[in-house]
Amino acid sequence: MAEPRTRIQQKNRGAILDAALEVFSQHGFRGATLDQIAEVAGLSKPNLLYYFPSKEAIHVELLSGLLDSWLDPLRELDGAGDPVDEIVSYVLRKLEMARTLPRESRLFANEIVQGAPRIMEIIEGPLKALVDEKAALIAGWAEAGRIAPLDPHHLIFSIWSTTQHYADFDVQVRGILGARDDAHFDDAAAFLDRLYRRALTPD
Amino acid sequence: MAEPRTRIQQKNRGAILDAALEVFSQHGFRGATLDQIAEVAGLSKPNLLYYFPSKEAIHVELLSGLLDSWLDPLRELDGAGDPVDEIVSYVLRKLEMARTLPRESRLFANEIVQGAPRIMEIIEGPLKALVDEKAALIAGWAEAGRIAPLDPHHLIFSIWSTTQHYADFDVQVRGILGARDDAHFDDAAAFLDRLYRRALTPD
DNA sequence: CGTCTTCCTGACCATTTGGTCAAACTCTGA
DNA sequence: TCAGAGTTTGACCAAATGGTCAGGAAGACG
Repeated sequence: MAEPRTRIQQKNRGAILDAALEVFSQHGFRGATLDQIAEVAGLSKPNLLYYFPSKEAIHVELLSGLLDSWLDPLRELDGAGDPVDEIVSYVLRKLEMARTLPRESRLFANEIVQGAPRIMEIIEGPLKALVDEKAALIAGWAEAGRIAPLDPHHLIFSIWSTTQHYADFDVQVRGILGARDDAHFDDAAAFLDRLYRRALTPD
Repeated sequence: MAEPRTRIQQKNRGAILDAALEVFSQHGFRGATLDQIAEVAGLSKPNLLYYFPSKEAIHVELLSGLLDSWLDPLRELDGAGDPVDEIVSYVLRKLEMARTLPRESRLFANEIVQGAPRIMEIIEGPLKALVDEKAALIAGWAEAGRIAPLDPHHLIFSIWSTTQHYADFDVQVRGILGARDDAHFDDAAAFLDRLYRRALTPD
């Protein structure tokens, strides 16, 4: 049942995954119920379980299916162009994802805060490999004096945290800023642009 | 039952709150069960409910009881001393909390990621007030040219996110770094010190 | 030592929840 | 149109879970 064969399957599997993203990202794995997902998807609970063998299967498919697109911005970081611009534009791409795909961000946040029981292998495998590769690239820039010398792994962590913060801690950010729309994302972009540009530009 | 009256009450209420912190911070409110908390606390489930009227009451008491100490580092940020040093030392205090009190950090992270249903009033009230006050202090420094001009609210958000990341996303950080002990916290401290010092020091 | 309060527990309950299943319905292609 | 595959559902189940309660055990205290 990996790839849908009929139109109905395609439509319903899509609806289920979208509903599950909505519910899992808001309540976490244990906090979400099949009834909630079914209602959001507009299907009956037994019908959910016709398309997916279990609650966990839905969750796993969501996580693994989204991880790739989640890491795309980091993959785009490459050697062309000015290093500072490269990194800053990575920051802004990541912030843009937090704005447009907050549910995905919260899905991963929930999973990782709770110990990442289902994606530990991915973290220690492909994710670590990708990060190590990009960290080496950044380290090269630092050695060449093209950016200020900063620990590349922790630099990447700081980029992840500062950008995803606007998705994962959305209610706190809004509560403190008194924000009603998404305008504060532009302020965040301007802030992060300055912060990283100042920190990274070599003396 | 707000303040314990006997030794037994004090001991058992303490054990319950500690166990609840352990379990809630790891599984979130809905993911935690009274049986788990009872087992960790070394008490029977009915005995839990002798000391607290409900699961939710334990959670609320934990959250409100810990919020104060959680915000202490920010309160310490004041006008004395060099502004850059003040802010950097706030960053390091916050990172130290992430190292020594990761459960508290994850408790709040879980709560906020899931929409902060139980502490929204606190966020929009006392927390917002405190942040606004400190933001004004920072804005004053910027206007006086004593630090680089950076949006103070977003600066505070970035400090929260970069430091709490090491508690909330601990398993990810460890997985990527291959860390077995807490040594990477020292690297993180060195990194954040440089990052904020470079970004904040006026030209 | 006796009694009064505090503390603790086994048994129990109602609800929720993930999941099953047989039967029915609907769509598609010959 | 008709058979067979694909789709949907109501009824049901077992386990888990938050919570209750009557009564017993253990301290505190005169």
